[in-house]
Amino acid sequence: MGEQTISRRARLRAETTREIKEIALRLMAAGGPDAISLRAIAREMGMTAGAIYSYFATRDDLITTLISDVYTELVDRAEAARDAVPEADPGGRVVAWAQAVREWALANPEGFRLIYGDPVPGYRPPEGGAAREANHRACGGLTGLVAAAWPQAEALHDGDYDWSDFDPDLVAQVQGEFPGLPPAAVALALRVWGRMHGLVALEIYGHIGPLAKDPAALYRAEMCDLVRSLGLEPPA
Amino acid sequence: MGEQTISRRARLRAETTREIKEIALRLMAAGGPDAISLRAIAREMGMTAGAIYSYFATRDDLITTLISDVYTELVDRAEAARDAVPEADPGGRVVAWAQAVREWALANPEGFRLIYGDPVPGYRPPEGGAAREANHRACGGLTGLVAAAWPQAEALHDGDYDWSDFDPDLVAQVQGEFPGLPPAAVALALRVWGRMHGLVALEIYGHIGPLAKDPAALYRAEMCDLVRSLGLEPPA
DNA sequence: TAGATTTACTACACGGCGTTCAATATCGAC
DNA sequence: GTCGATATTGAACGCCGTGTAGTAAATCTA
Repeated sequence: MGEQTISRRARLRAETTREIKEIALRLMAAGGPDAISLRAIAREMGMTAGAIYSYFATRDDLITTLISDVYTELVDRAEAARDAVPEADPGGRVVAWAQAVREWALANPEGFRLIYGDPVPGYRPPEGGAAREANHRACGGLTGLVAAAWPQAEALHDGDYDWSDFDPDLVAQVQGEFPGLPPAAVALALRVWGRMHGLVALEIYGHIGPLAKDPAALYRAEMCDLVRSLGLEPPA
Repeated sequence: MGEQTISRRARLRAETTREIKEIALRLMAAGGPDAISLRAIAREMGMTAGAIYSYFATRDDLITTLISDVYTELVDRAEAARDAVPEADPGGRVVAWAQAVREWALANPEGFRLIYGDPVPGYRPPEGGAAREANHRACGGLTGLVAAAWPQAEALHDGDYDWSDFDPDLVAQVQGEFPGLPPAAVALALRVWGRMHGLVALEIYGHIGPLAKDPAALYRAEMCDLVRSLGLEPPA
């Protein structure tokens, strides 16, 4: 039954799916998250709104896919920035990760809102979150940063944690990637995540912009402080 | 022209306004921020949607008022929690403020989204933010916490800042309330804000919940670390 | 008290939204 | 060339915010 024919249909389908997502992202970038409407997308494609239901069961399905795509892009970016700094400079890798996230967020504020805020009017994410996998990658990446600092950081952070305090999937991932790392390091990684996230979220949602003229300097200072609290040296 | 009659009309009007806001908040708490629709409110009041335009020029006006009210409530709560701890324990006051914010957010997640997220479908805040005043109070409160710690904190945080780096209104407020406090302390206050905000935002939006079983412990640890980074002693 | 004016509200219309569904066009499979 | 799956349409339903015209009542003026 000719592989080509099947793959041809599949290719057309994939192409249309890609176009839907692309237009959705473009509309979002142009007019905010609520500009993502099936009717607007269809209009842009010369189709009817109902036609999209051949590709996504519902609007929320489309949104969930978008979140996953965008989140993956963000994590890719963060990992790349981190890997551009040699492993011998763990503090620099932390800062690189953080800066990459902030710069991506500023360049794609709607994407940031999609991932970390209320994405779109009535959207409710599916069970387990919209982009469970990307979320795990982000958390795993942060755990890696903490793992590299753990020899120095361990003495600075106490508190007793148990593996049962965390999501089993995450635990499996961490124990696979960083054998010997204690659960307290995962707790620290989550805290680091929160610390990286806070100022960026405030900035993206316009709470800091009016008050401080140079949010980048604030963030830089905060990240240097973070690195020091991990027992590392901040980069020059 | 009878004072009473005027005040009577005004009172009825104020009462209706209050009822609109109350129902809006109830709808929001019940069905998420997007459940706030003029039609739903009017339905609940036995009115027509158009009637609400006698009280609020537009839906966004109503939302802005709600944000301001809710934000004021949050700041009230935080200030009260802070003031319940003696001034002799500045670290305890910091933690009390932070805990109050987190607990309020967990109890009123929709309110938190209203303030710190995308409030509602197509809502766009007015120039200068939706609740400029409450925002200033929040920021001022944090600056006060930092001011109390500044003797110890100053040595731990460098970086040169100028008053011109910050919003003039905020500068005036700070200089009035805390004379002698340098601009670097304001920068630190904003960073503290970000640090308090990060984990709560991640938790409210469901990014941490699935990963960590006890977010409260994480937050507590993070806040103790924050207090230490201000050169203070965390509470027992 | 009688008339003029302001105010609160209804009724209806407009366009936009997500979603469903029967009918139809399209096109690979045989 | 015909069959059958797939993609797409077009109309409908019930939401939504927002205007506008008209009405009824409360308030002010004389």
